[in-house]
Amino acid sequence: MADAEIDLLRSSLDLLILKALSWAPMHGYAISEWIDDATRSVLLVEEGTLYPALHRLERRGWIESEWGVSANNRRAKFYASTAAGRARLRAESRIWQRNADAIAAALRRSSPEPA
Amino acid sequence: MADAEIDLLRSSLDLLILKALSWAPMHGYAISEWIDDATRSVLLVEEGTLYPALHRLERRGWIESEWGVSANNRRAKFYASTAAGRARLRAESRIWQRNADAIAAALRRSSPEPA
DNA sequence: TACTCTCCCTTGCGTCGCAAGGGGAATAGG
DNA sequence: CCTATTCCCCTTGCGACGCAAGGGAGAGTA
Repeated sequence: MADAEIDLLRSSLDLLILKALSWAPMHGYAISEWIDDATRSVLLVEEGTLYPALHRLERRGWIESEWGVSANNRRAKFYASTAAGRARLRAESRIWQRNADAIAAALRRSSPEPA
Repeated sequence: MADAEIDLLRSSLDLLILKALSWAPMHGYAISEWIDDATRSVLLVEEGTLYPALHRLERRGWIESEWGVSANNRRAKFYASTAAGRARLRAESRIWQRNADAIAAALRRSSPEPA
């Protein structure tokens, strides 16, 4: 019913991943936990969504990966943001905010005529 | 490159249509113009996107249609919001706003740890 | 040993925006 | 009168991507 979550995720998943990686490299599982609490569980990223997304971002050169060992002593693939990824985060998150604001304003309109 | 528009449209098109119809019935062409200026041209709704969306909303019972004549004396199909559509607009736009706020907050975080 | 938790991955499916087509009727400009 | 433009409706084929539902393997715990 409330598909708004799904589609908002679609608009922001790449940005959220890049944001998670903006401080230090992280592995996929940790990224999904970060998104969960950074959005206060508004967005729940399924594994079948997350891993393809990571591969996509890597294919596009926004992030790069390296195998390592997690804090829990598990084999994990660590992803790090590239310079292109950082630039993308800066540019696209501004655009995202501007557009979200425009939509929010439209949804708040109290008259059909332009303000 | 900036696919953010596309995906934000995906999350909000139904709501924007319902919002456009919240004052009076409108035909499709006018709805797309309303969205264009209510969002200050942030979202441009292609006809190949709009008309299927209208049919979808009608199938789901959020809106209903009737043929008529436009202000420009053209044959046009006028869509009106149903009671279910109005309820949906109220509920889903609140959810949309809450979720967009959560994402925006995540994108603004200055530390990986929860505030 | 058995179980849970952490961590990675894939396939099949459905939805939906876009690009690119189509048509027809009313008005404006020559 | 004829043509171009505007308004208004529609469809098909495609690609992108989230989800559900599967699978696997190694580490800690009881």
